[in-house]
Amino acid sequence: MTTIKDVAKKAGVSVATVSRFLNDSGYVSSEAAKAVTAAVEELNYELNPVARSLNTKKSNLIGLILPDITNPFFPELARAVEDVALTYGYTVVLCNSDEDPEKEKNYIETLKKKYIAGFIVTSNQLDAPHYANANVPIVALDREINEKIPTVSSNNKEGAILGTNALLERGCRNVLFLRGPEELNPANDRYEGFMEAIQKSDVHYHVVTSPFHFAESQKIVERMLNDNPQIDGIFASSDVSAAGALKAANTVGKHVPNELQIVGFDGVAMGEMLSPGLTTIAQDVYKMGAVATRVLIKQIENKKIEQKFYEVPVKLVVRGTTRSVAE
Amino acid sequence: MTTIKDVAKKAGVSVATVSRFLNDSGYVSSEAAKAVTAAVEELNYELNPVARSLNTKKSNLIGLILPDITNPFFPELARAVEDVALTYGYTVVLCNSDEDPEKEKNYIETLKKKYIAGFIVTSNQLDAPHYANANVPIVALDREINEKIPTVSSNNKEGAILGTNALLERGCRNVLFLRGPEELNPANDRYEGFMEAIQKSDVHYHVVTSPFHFAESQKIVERMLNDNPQIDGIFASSDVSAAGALKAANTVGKHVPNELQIVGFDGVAMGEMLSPGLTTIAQDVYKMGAVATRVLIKQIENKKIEQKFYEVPVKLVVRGTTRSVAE
DNA sequence: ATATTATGTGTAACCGGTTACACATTGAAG
DNA sequence: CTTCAATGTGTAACCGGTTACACATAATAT
Repeated sequence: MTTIKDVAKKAGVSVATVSRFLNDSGYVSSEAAKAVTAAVEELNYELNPVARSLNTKKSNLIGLILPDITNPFFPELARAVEDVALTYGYTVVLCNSDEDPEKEKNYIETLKKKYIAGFIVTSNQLDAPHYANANVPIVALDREINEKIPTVSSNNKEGAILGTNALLERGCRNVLFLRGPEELNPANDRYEGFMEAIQKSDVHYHVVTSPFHFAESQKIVERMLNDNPQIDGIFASSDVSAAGALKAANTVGKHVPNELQIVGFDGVAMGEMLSPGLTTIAQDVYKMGAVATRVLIKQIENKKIEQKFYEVPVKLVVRGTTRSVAE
Repeated sequence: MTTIKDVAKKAGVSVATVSRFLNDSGYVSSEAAKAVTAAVEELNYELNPVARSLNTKKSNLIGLILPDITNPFFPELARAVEDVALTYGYTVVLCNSDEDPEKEKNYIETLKKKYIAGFIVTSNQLDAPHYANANVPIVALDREINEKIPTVSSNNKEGAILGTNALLERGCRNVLFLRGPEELNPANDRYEGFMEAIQKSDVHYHVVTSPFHFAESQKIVERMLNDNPQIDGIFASSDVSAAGALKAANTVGKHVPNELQIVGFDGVAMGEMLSPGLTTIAQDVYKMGAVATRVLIKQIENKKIEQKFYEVPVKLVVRGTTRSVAE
């Protein structure tokens, strides 16, 4: 392995000069620069990032902490983070936290020892001290951590309004809202949006809490549909729940979209594969990941960040679980 | 930050002794051990992995190279890799290759500079020199790289036989096989399995190549179903294709499973959410990832590996796209 | 003409560990 | 009573970079 010393020798300069040239720090004459360039080329020199890290206490690692990559929301996020990180020369470390604060803390400490450059975090441990005192650049994704940490999320409330109105415009008179877990910020924002939109109308509604879990949601919706046969619209605050609702409609024997219309939230690929295809409020998950990564890298590189909150727009994707709009 | 020197001073020994104690290498008297333990405890000392790496040219990073984490097959794999890696004290770096040899090569080189401990790779670049000459522990996942590299995969052929027979036992007389891309080993193994099983019967069959892509598969199956209305069974070599087939059946107006039975391959979560639920050959993806990781770590730690090939069993999961077996 | 400042370079300390080697002591073998 | 191996420890070189500092020269200011 060729080292900076080899380069220095070959170029006839000192290692300091080589290092200054490579890092574009301090003065380097053009002759020296040329000589070093040539030597680097000739020896095929590549800087050792570990040695550099040891000195600078920096690295180009980014930690991506999320509850579970298996949850269909996250792969696209991870993909975006990785893509953007790569273009800026960073490498992504994957951390599944299972929402466990201990695991999160562990990752943070383990990676800090490696001089990790920063973290992108999806967590509910809103004010956990291991974040507040992490002393490392962090960007919160999807869920807010605290006021000091920049946050990137979808415009959840706006999306919920959009979704609710989609049902209303299509003639629903009795809407069931499947709200997500109360400890999730995005779920709460969606709830707010739903309430705001539905209360502007004179439409009857029900709200039921349901985890973002297929079989659970199915069961809950089956019960609701049996108990309240007048329900003609369901707004689920996740696509997985919406899929459960669709399945429930099938087993209960309600035709979708004729007797019952369904709108989901998330825009995961699976929605398209259902029959009928799932109408949903699609989040631009990729964009969320990309924005978060760019914000993080700005932080890492000490550039100033324009805002503390970044809201990525959502949009209504109309497929088969809703009818066409009444004119 | 407390260093090994601080510990040495506090314990009244040399850094060499501390290091020997911490690494359990060389001789350390019990008094010295006790003193060091106490000093470590008191100073809250934690070893700096970067400094260690620089010396040992080793790290506890594992690279996970896969085409695209967004593909529903991979998140569970990644999860397994991470889980197992964590229990052995390794950290996972996520690398999306898009099947691009350049990207793969890049990752390998970038990470080798960081003294990465090893790679888990899902790639088609079967004999690419960057793997053959990587000079780093590697385990191939799902797809074989070359004879020298341990490989973990599902028992694809066996699975295909299972799936084909499932259709035959349920009375199908005209089966369409959606085979995957020819450059994919697993797809070929599944093809072999299908052929072996179908040719043992006197059932009529068609084989069509179809990418593991929902909309494409749907289109292909629609065409096939229109051209060959006698088709009464479809075996898709991926769940995504099966989902496309199911959708096609819907649009063409074939009732599943009464007029047409469908079996997929993979066992991704989405299968359950379809209506009717997808009967499929489920791979134990988590297990594949876990086994691969354990094999890799064995390699890294220079323990001997029992085998070069690890085949993880698959199983038939019966749901709604098939009828009950004729007695 | 002299004082400053800007430019350019090298030496050596340092980042925080590991380890080769030299040296000392102890116990067992011959 | 030697002799040699096993046990135990410290010094210092080393991993491959970065950078403070000292020093030299050229350019500009006074």
